[in-house]
Amino acid sequence: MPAVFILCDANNFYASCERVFDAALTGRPVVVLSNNDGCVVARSNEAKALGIGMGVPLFRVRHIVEAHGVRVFSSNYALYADMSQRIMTVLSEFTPEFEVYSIDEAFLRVSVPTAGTLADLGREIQARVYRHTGVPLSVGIAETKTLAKLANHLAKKSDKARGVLDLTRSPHQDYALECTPVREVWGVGPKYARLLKSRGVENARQLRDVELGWARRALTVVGARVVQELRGVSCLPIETCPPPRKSLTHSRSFGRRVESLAGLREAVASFTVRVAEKLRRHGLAAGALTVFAATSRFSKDEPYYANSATVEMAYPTDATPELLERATVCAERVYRAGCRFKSAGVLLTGLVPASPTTIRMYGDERWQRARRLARAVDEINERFGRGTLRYGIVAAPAAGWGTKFEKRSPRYTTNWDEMVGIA
DNA sequence: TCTGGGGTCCTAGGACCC
DNA sequence: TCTGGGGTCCTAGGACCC
Repeated sequence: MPAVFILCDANNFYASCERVFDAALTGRPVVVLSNNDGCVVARSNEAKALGIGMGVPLFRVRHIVEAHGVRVFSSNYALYADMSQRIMTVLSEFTPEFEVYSIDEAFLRVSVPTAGTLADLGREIQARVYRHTGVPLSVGIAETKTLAKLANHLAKKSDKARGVLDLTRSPHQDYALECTPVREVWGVGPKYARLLKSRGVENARQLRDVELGWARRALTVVGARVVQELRGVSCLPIETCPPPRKSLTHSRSFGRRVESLAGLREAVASFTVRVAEKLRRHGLAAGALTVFAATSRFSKDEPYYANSATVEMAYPTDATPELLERATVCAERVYRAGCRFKSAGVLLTGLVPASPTTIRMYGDERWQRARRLARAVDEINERFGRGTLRYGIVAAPAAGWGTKFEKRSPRYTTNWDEMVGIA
């Protein structure tokens, strides 16, 4: 028998991370909020049981939170990213065919063990990750990535499975697929689900059995691939090394509305600095920069306004000063007087590897200076903390539009001053 | 009052070329 | 009256993912 796919997925990842460092949260409902403390993006099982939905704005469920003493946290990405790395390190010990799929998920590809069962292996993975990190994991095992996803999904829902489900050669595969609404299949979103439902395709078993050509026409090659994968024909390989980035973004909604051009310029400048740091960390240079900004989509008393502006670089660059110059121009083009901006962002595209040996035909010396400056600022900020050195155009942290994180837990694992056991 | 952020891929249609 | 055909590249918009 050939190799199989294993999908490992942390349960309620952000909420579980909060729990690892605060035993008092065990057994209690916990939710974690999106940036700006806007929406619920992670829920413990107890919070789910109270009917708190994924992605709902906090103000809509405030009554539940208050009535049941739900513990609410702002998101703490420094903590989650670090916990994620620890989990991935443990998982990577099981096989070289290993793909980090998201912050809380990884695919493994293994050949069937000669001793023991695949389910045993799943339990071993689960136990080792828990021992090393304290984060509970669900494990789905099957012949394709899509089926492994589905198995994982069922493993989470079923008490009997205790978080591990092996769907390979399972006599219950048809039944498992029948229990899965088509909307829950990986690759089927709300639009496709509606379309499928209108044709009488309501569960994964029915989707598996549709005519392939029809799937191709109705759902594009993506849909046809999903059907094949449900049939056990693997179309999606393990990607052991991440493909190069095609774009990088930094965007935020504001804690308070921005109405002035100066305010927008400052916010855009600070986003540019952040996205440029990311760019250099990836060893890339950008060929174009886009600034976008918008008012609130939900406001009833003002018209919705959203706009974007793009500039192309004469030469790809990774130097913050150059990017700031373009971003400022774009911010001015996007700005509209009288609008109360709620969010903005900076997008870098046309990414190419940044070669340290590239020389420009014109203005090379000035450019090399700008690059050296950017790298020096990176190093200082990395050593002494973000914001130690700031570009003049970037506002001080307390500028008002800054994102809200009013309920953030300590950065237990990445900041000496906030480490566990230090008050 | 209060509604996240960061990505990828696919398709259709237009521009352009020979 | 009759208005080629094939190829490439780019972009915007849509759909999906976590």
